[in-house]
Amino acid sequence: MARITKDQCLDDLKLRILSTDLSPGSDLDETSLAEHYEISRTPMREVLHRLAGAGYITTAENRGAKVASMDIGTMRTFFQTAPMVYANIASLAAEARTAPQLDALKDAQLAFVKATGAQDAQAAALANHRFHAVVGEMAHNPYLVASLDRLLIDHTRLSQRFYRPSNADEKQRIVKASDQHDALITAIEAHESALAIDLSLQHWDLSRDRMERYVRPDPLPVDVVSLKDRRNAI
Amino acid sequence: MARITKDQCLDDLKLRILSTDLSPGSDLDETSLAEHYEISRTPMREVLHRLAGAGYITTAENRGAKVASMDIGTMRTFFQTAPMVYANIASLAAEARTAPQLDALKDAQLAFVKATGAQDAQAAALANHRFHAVVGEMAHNPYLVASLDRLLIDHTRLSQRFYRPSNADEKQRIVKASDQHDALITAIEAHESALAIDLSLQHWDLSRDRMERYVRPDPLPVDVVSLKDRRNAI
DNA sequence: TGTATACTTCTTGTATACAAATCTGAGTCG
DNA sequence: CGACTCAGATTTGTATACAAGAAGTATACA
Repeated sequence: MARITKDQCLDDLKLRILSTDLSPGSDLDETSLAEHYEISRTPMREVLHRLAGAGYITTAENRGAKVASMDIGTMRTFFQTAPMVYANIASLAAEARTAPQLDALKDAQLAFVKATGAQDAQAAALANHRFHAVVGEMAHNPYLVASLDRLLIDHTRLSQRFYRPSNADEKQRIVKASDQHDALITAIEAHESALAIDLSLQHWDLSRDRMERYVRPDPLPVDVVSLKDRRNAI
Repeated sequence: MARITKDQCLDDLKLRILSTDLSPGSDLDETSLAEHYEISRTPMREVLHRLAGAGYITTAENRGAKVASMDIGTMRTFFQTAPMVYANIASLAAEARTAPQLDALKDAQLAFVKATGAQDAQAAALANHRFHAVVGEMAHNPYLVASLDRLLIDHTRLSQRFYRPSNADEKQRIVKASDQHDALITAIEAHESALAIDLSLQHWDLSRDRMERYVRPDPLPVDVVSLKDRRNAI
């Protein structure tokens, strides 16, 4: 890794965590990370503390850092909390958005469309993350945004595989999600906060269905023959 | 300041910020802080980054740390956001609280009663902070708690002067707040989440009235004589 | 063979020296 | 008189050496 700044290191680690390149619960060794980014341990530790503050990782005294885990208990609260926060954020965004923020939102949506078109699942998930983070900025509510940011971390990690459709139905869902983004942009631009709430709840329903399928996927086919084959192969 | 650990330093700074001993917006010099706590700058900087992550302070590259400000814009969103978050947290707390957490809650309320009885406004505000932080822990919802914690920082700073009643009416309000705490404890203990929502909204209404009075205090009496006296005094 | 314990190794935490950036104020020029 | 510049002082950021703690390993003993 070429020599980079502390901020770039921070952003890179965020992306690696969001894309589950660094998987939930995995250990982070500050020495090797510092070597990788070619900075010394002092600023590396600062980056890790920032990540911990933002909920990307957890740290334990004398025990180093771990990527924030995604246990089943937190997932439950995730599904419980997300719609309320998303809807409120969307409503506030419609009220308080500025013109430059609207540009940034359209830009994120452009990246999202491009990534889904190219079947680049990881880029799509990250563009989706950026889209919703910009909506969060628009809300101008530092209190709620703290919740939103934490929700988005897990949302993005959960949705890593969504944007690689394996059939026509899944493809259709991605198109629908993109349409919902466009509709949300229009609502926010027009300051229509009630509509923004409705749209973000619809958008959430779509996401939830896909995420639940990921958390609880279709069971593997019970196929005695292939099981036997596998046993033979050992 | 006697030699202390990093965690104690962190807690002490939190308390000093919550009690507005360190006033919003004031500069924090890491060198003098490190000397004060008798630790070197490296762990001191770590503490500052933790505080920044939790929303107590803000940091700017090469520009040092400041105690988080309380500008009028954020206050608006504070009043907008707090009831929703408090109500949801209370509801979740009633569902998910554990027995030890209930003990901690009763303990915090005991401290609150004691502090208000002793007319110790600062201790009362901090005990109130601890009370609501424990309710937050009970909710077992890391996403929403991120919002709650940030709200409580500003709530506590705003309410610093509440618990020093200047007349019978204000005294009555403090008794009412304490009664509401007791009722909330009972509701949470009985797993009555709907009741917990109602109670926390009532509790919020009481707080809000007092805080708005603080933000927008009664206008000074227009008293020409005393104005003249003041002019003479210059 | 299983457990305990001391020793080694590896990782994290702290102090300090040095580098880089920002701030301050005196002096200069238009 | 005001704006600009540049040196000095102050403050923040980084690297590195050393200390302290945790984890792993080998050996002794039951």
